[in-house]
Amino acid sequence: MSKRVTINDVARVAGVSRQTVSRALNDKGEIDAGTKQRVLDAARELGYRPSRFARGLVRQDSTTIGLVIPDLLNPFFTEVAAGALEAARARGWHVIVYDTADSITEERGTLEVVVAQVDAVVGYFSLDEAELDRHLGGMPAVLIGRDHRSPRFSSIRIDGEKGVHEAVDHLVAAGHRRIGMLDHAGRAEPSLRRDWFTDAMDEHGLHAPVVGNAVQSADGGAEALNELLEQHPDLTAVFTYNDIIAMGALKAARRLGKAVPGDLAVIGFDGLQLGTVVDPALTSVALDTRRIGALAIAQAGRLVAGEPSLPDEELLVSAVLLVRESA
Amino acid sequence: MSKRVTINDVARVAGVSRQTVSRALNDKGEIDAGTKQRVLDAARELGYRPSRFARGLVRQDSTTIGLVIPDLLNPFFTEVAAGALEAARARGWHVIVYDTADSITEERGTLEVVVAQVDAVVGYFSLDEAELDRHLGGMPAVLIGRDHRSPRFSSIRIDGEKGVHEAVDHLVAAGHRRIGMLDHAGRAEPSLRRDWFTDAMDEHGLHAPVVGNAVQSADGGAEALNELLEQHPDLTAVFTYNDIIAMGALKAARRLGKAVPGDLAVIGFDGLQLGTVVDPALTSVALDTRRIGALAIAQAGRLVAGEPSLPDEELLVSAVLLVRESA
DNA sequence: CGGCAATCCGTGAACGCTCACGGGAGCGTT
DNA sequence: AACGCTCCCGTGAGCGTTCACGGATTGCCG
Repeated sequence: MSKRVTINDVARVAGVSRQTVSRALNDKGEIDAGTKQRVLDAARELGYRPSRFARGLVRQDSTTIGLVIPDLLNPFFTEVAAGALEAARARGWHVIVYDTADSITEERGTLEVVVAQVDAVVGYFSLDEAELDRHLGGMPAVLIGRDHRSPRFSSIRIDGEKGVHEAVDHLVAAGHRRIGMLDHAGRAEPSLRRDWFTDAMDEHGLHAPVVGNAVQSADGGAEALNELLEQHPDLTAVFTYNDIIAMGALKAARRLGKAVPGDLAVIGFDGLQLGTVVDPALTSVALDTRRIGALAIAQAGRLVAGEPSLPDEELLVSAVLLVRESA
Repeated sequence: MSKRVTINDVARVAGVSRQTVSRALNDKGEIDAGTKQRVLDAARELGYRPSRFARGLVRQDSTTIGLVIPDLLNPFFTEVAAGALEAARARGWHVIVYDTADSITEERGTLEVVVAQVDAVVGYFSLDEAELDRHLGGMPAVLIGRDHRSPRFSSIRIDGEKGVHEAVDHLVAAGHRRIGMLDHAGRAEPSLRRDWFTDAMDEHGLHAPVVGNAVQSADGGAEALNELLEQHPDLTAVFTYNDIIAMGALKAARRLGKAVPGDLAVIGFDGLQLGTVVDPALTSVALDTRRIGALAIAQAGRLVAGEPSLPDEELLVSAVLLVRESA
């Protein structure tokens, strides 16, 4: 097991002092072109690479942020991550990505290690505040999509209410009356999106709409639509918890011989870019995912720098209806 | 600008030495429960968080790997990234993700900063070897999907030849004779995948097949298929550079009133999970993306540890035909 | 030839933490 | 009472760099 080659080794081989080596490597002035070359050669020869720890210790710059998401393969999180990466790159920051695999256990494990590796943490968490607080141990954190407001953490809030209302308005304006919803399955309580939906329906005098549950996948969406349609064959439109489920529903509708949007209108949620590859392109209540990621990074940066938090109203991103083809 | 609070500050407030603070924070033994609590309180009070640099400097563990990919939003790279993240997590390593936005300039910029932040680099690069070598400055690197072999870098190779042959065999066995291809546009030279395709066609006595070019997007695929079909209306099957283009082609085919696979069979490349959300589900020459990511991480780990490289044959991942519905 | 920049290089110190060691207090044993 | 053991705790050293100095050498000018 070879020991690490340090700046002193290079200095010895090149016949100079460590400081001169440092000067050569960092393109500082005050060094003779000849010796500089000699140092560079020695460094290359020895395979010397500066220790990022030692370097980071003395110059206190270089911020790196931890991004924790439940599942990178979920296109929604991918888009958020891309937004975060872009914002970080623009600032010269680094992003360590953690995929918690939708597991609370992995989330705990991640929290455990992340505190020792980054300057701030950003992302989606499902642990309750108390445990988060305990794990974080004072590290700045930005929680995305948590609906409550907490003094301990910064959070960027998602408001889909307006967008969902727009969606229902859109459907009703097109003559739809029997509109169902495919909520997510798996979690205990019904989603906020469902509340928004029923509220919007209420406003049009459409009470107690039918709701099915879909597991979070295209197949889940297809299956759930089949069930829903079996029990309520007269449905002419359906709103879904998210785009993935909607895409499954699209597929199921086609299999049933129902034209979209002619026989059945479909509106998803998220507004994924992916919605354009299916046919018909998915109409959706769209979130600006890129902005979500960027906001999270920006806010995290302010926290680590001790700057004032972004104003509350800027920490809110609202969904809007994105009309494509499926409704 | 408040100065950083160090272990000594905590020690002073708690009325102990830094070593005792260290003991309390790291759950080492040899410390009285009372003083431990006192130290912990002081630390919390002051908002103390250990410097990762100082800590990293003394205990030489903690490896972090840089993953550079051209575009996180491209589902193929997303899958590879997910595979890499998973493999890294299993080893307790950290992954800093860089998205070079398909830009050679950004790639240079990334290379510039990445060397100071990670222990090894993994990913997709488009710079030539000489420049890579110069930027990397001796840092271990694993290049994915580079077809050449280089002594300076480790690389994991992708072999799609067998899979493409399988695809063409499959089409021919189904009676297809007039098979076209949608290659990628944008890059100067035709792709390897195209070479494999023409080779496979040759084997069946089908010479000089027709080839169109598609820009890397679903719309690009749709557009390209329209053009191709306009010039060669008698095509009964088409093989595409990748799944994204294939999905666009699927959409275009439907718009033209062509049933898939009845009137036109479509085979993509990559075998994305996404291929199952479209209708019909996409038949594709599939790569094990998860394995690609995992291999890259594994190999990178060996390089940093000075362990022997993985055997050459394990560094190769081969594509196989994944038959779903579109062909 | 003296003096004074300019140029180049080296020496302590510091960054914040952990490791290895040593030592004092308290208790029990012979 | 002396010894030894256990339990706590503190001190020096060192991790690998860069920063702020200060010193040596050279060249140029008056």
